[in-house]
Amino acid sequence: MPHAAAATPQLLRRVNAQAVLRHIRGADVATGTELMALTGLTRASVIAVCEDLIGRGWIVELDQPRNEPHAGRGMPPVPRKGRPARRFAFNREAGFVLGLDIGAATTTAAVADLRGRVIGRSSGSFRAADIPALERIGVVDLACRKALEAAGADPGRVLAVGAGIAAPVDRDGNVLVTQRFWSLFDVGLRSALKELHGWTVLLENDANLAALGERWRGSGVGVDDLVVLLAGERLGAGVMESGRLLHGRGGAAGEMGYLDMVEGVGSSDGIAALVRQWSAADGGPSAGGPASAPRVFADAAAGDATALAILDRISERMARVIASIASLINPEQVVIGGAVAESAGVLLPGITALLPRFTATPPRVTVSPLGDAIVTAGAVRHALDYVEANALELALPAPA
Amino acid sequence: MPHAAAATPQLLRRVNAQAVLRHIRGADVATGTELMALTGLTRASVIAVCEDLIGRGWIVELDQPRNEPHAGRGMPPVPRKGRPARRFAFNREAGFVLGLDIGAATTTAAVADLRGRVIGRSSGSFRAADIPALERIGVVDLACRKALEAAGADPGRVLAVGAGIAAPVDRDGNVLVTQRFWSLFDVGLRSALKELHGWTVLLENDANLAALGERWRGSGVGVDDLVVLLAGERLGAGVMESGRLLHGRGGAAGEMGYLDMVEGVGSSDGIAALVRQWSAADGGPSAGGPASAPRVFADAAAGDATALAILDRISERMARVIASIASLINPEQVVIGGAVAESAGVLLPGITALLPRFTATPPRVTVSPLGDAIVTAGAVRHALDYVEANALELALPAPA
DNA sequence: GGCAATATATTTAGCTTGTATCTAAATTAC
DNA sequence: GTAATTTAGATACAAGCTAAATATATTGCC
Repeated sequence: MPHAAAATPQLLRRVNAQAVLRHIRGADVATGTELMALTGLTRASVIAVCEDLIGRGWIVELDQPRNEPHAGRGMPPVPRKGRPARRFAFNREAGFVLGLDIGAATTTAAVADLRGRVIGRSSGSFRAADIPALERIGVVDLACRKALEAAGADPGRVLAVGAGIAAPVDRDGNVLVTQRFWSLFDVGLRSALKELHGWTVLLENDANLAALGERWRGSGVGVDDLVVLLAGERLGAGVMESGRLLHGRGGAAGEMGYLDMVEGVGSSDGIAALVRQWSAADGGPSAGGPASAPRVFADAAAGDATALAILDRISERMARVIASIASLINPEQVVIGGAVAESAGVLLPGITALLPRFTATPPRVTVSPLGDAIVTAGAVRHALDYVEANALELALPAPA
Repeated sequence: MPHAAAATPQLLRRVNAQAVLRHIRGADVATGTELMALTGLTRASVIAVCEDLIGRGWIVELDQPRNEPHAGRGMPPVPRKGRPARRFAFNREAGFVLGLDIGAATTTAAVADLRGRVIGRSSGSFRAADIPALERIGVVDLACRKALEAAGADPGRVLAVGAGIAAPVDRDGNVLVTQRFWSLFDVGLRSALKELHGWTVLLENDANLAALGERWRGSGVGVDDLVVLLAGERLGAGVMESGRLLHGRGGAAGEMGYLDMVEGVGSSDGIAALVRQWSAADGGPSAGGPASAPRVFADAAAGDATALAILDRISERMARVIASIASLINPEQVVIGGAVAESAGVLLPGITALLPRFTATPPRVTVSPLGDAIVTAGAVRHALDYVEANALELALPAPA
């Protein structure tokens, strides 16, 4: 046990600067008086903190607005008396973050400014599922560079990279060593992006990022006890309790592959996979051809009895899974996300009706509005969380 | 949003005092030089902090030890050179805490000093299960007073009371309103003990407290991702992830009553209840009479086939429950505690062998060594956590 | 017993960050 | 143009920390 970081006077400035920065980031533009009220600091301190933050590049001082009393489309239509206030604004282009969704078949990169607005996006496909890690990394890197180019963002100004993969990732961002493939990829990706661009890569499980995304901009905004089921081909859960992601010992929290062995169903199948399996077992869809998930959903909408029966089975299965989660975690809300989320809306009434049979504490169940972007949204949020938590430690690159 | 508590210079002292107090509490006695190394502060600051803590009653300065170079049975057999150091010690009798286990039939109160040593204990029984809340509170209060008397502790010096009940309790210590009985009891208990003695009561779910206790002084010491199954008459889980207790939205996390509906078994039965049910169904134990859990365990140890079969069924059931937990939470360790914990040791090999069939991430499974005291131990720990977190806000009563 | 070596204690000066208070500046309203 | 209002800036000072110099108490050795 070496030093436990003594609290020196500088700590005060850090704490207060964080508070001021947080408020300015939320409000976009703030005056000294506002910040005094919000932080409880004196004007002198607020100003000192702001000058500090300006020096670090995190905020900028706006020049006085023209002599237009109620002009501007923004906030202040009120004709203000008194000496005009200095106005400080968050420098949303102090840098950028990247959010990556690295799947088995494809990868997507999203570039966002520091307020989380996505300003560039690009995808790439892997030649095959078993390509070497190095080739996979190449595809990821290309997607990143194309997304940055589309956004007109300098790669040197990327402050953090959030990346989601479909494997257990522990609290420190390390992949479970038993997952040989991803484990190698992990190390390679981080060192490659560090070496090529100097980026810090924050790895997370994709379902966990989906939970972050859903709580940020999905149907779970403001919900502290939230579970997101990423239920496309696979089935994984991202669990937030009291606003924190759960990882468990090896990052495998929410890896429900085996949860349904009681039913004897194949381990980690999501909705799309189940629909395929079960419709094949039932003799395929009405008009032959491959029984894709969208097809079965369409047939059910048209009243096809076989398709409806399959959806009923799916609903019950989902209800059982959600009930297990409800019994152990007691979330306020469960969100179904992933590739089939839009179609899954029709399952909601059935699931909701079944839940009370399986659990004493049924959560609200909704469907994600984020579609394909659910993981990248969460990855962006994850990167932003890192940047916000470490703002005062990060050295911003000089502005363009 | 009023003030967000500006960081003033006083904050530094609070942070540093907390750090110093934590170290002294852990080490029992510490010198200025030790504290400098541990906290990273200067000697001047360390001394100032210590004087401060002495003034508040949290630590005391020991007078210089006699001139006995290697004397004492304690630490310093090393003949020390130089000017002797001032020695500061944690004042373990600055106050006391109470830990309560409030069950359906009985209640137990434990008194502990501020290092957690239990120095008094007393139990009481309820006349019936459905007695009015007020009478129940009276029994609890009596147990508290008797335990304090046994400890020779002044009720006025109780700094916090941890209390465990067999009902969902949310993060703020409130009982789920749907639990009418406990919900009334909750309010009554807190206001009664506040009014009678001025005590602050911290309510928690009993399984959650069991988890705290097990991580403190049981078989899960140092394990951050720990689940404790309180499996006597009922079955409840206390879940810790990353060293924090999980509550969920309404405090019902770990209330697994319905988790086993897949097997059609009665909802929230623990091991003892199951043994009774199943042995009754199988025609009772070899020698007639009530098929109590200890009896079945004894019969199994003697080789009785029926009893062994029952224990096998119990093992599989526990394995399934633990596997569900492992899939969702991925704990490092699961501890089985409660009334039957000692006997449950014989189940461990069976459970451990089955686990890999039901989950990809099987945890270590152990049996609690804490016996009946598991909940009171956790309740004491809960109260101590509160006292330690709020030490600098609590005004200590003047010493006796 | 006296003295060097050693470890700790205490004092003093100075830095950072904060508060409190007073005065100056810039704008609106009349 | 002047008063009222609101914010800015400057000055004095308090809390808490560091750093460096000085003082004190003990051991070990001659």
